[in-house]
Amino acid sequence: MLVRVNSNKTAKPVPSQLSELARQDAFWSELKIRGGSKLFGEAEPADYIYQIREGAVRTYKQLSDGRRQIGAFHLAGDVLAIENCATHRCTAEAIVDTTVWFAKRRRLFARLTKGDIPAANHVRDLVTRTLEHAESHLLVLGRQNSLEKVAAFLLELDRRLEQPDVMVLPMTRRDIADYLGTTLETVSRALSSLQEERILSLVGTNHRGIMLHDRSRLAQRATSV
Amino acid sequence: MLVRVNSNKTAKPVPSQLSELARQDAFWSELKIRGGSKLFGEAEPADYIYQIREGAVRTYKQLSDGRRQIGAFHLAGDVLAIENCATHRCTAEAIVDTTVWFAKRRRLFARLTKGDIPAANHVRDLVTRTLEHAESHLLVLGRQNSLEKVAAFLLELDRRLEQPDVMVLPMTRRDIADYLGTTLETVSRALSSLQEERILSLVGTNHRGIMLHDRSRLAQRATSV
DNA sequence: CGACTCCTTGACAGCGTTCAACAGTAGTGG
DNA sequence: CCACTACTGTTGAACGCTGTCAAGGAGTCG
Repeated sequence: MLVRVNSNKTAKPVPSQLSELARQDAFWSELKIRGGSKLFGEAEPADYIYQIREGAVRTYKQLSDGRRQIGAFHLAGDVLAIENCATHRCTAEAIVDTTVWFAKRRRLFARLTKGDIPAANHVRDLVTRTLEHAESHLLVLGRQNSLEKVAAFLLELDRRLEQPDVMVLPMTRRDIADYLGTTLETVSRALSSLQEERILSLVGTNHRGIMLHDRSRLAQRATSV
Repeated sequence: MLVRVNSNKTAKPVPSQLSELARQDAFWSELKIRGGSKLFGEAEPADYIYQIREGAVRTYKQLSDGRRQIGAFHLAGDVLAIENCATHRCTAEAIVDTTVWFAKRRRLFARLTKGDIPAANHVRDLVTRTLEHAESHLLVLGRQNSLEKVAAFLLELDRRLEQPDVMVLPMTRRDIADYLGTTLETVSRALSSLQEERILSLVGTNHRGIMLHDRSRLAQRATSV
């Protein structure tokens, strides 16, 4: 299922969180994985770092009885597994067919030990941003009701996808639910309710497309009942 | 309320997460704050980093209507605000009377730009550990019920406090509730229920003391209903 | 003593989960 | 082309966990 290629052809421009490193093609190799297949598993040795080129990835932790908490969705340009741990702390799965670049973690950290200050700052910056996201996520999970959760999710994705008219969700309702600490039925009801209020329209097959009509009213829903 | 002193007397040994830096007394100044008073506020400029010497601190985010999510409790030895952001992303308050050391963030980061590799690794390590904690916390908040939450909280604090017999909580039930995304009544009920099961005993004024009788049964409660 | 904070417990309601049925779409194979 | 299956999403109904409201006890402090 995994195809390894050399990335000597230049890919189409993708926003990158590792701009300076990303420019060095020799540093990265390319990998294509099918939707639903694993990129890496929790507690596995973390030998590589990854950068999404196209597609989407979910990272999650799981309890022994199957309950799943998705920590983040990763889209084109995002970097995964940058934090310096010997083993991965969560599982990463492609949500749809996805292209990633990967590089030996050792090669990156060799730079740091050689005193590459810009690279060190960059890495610290990425970890900090990941932390920032997690901390905001804590507030949503611990203190917001289901409608606020779904509204917050939509606003986050709207900001990140930057698609002016219709945003097409790569993930299922269950994924959204596991991201927000609720159930797929509750997510579906919240979306229907927002459609009822004419704040958005669900379009396309499986209602994966979402047209936002009123972002400011959606933002109100995200912080008050 | 704030007292600034030079820390030329050696403090009693405290586990430190910033060992090499902590040894340099000239680097740090000492600060004593009363329980309930703020160390720094959300969105304030982040000019200092802090290290708890004695006492306990809570860091939290708050919604406009007052709902509060505590991201972490910080105990003796813990470092706060190490992540490189221009402004603090949460509020930090002393829970009880607390002694902290603080240092100009600029002085630490000046080292990093000068290529102090061990310091850079150390900082990255601290941020990563903070991230690790937040990610585990996400799972608790999103996917565990109230009994599991309280059990997980007790196990975490038991591990960190390292008091063999009775652990004395510095925080109120409300603090615990705001840490676990629930209410103080629910926390109280969970603790009573665990006492009923003879897994622990509540002791002392305000039942702030907790004697764990059966850590393994408590651990069972933390992951299954 | 009185005011205050913190904790516990009970009663009740409500939000969200659970269970179930159904619709729409895609893929497969006869 | 159609039957069949699998997957996804929506909606309804009932239950239950947890939040809300309230009362009371215990300790602290001025």
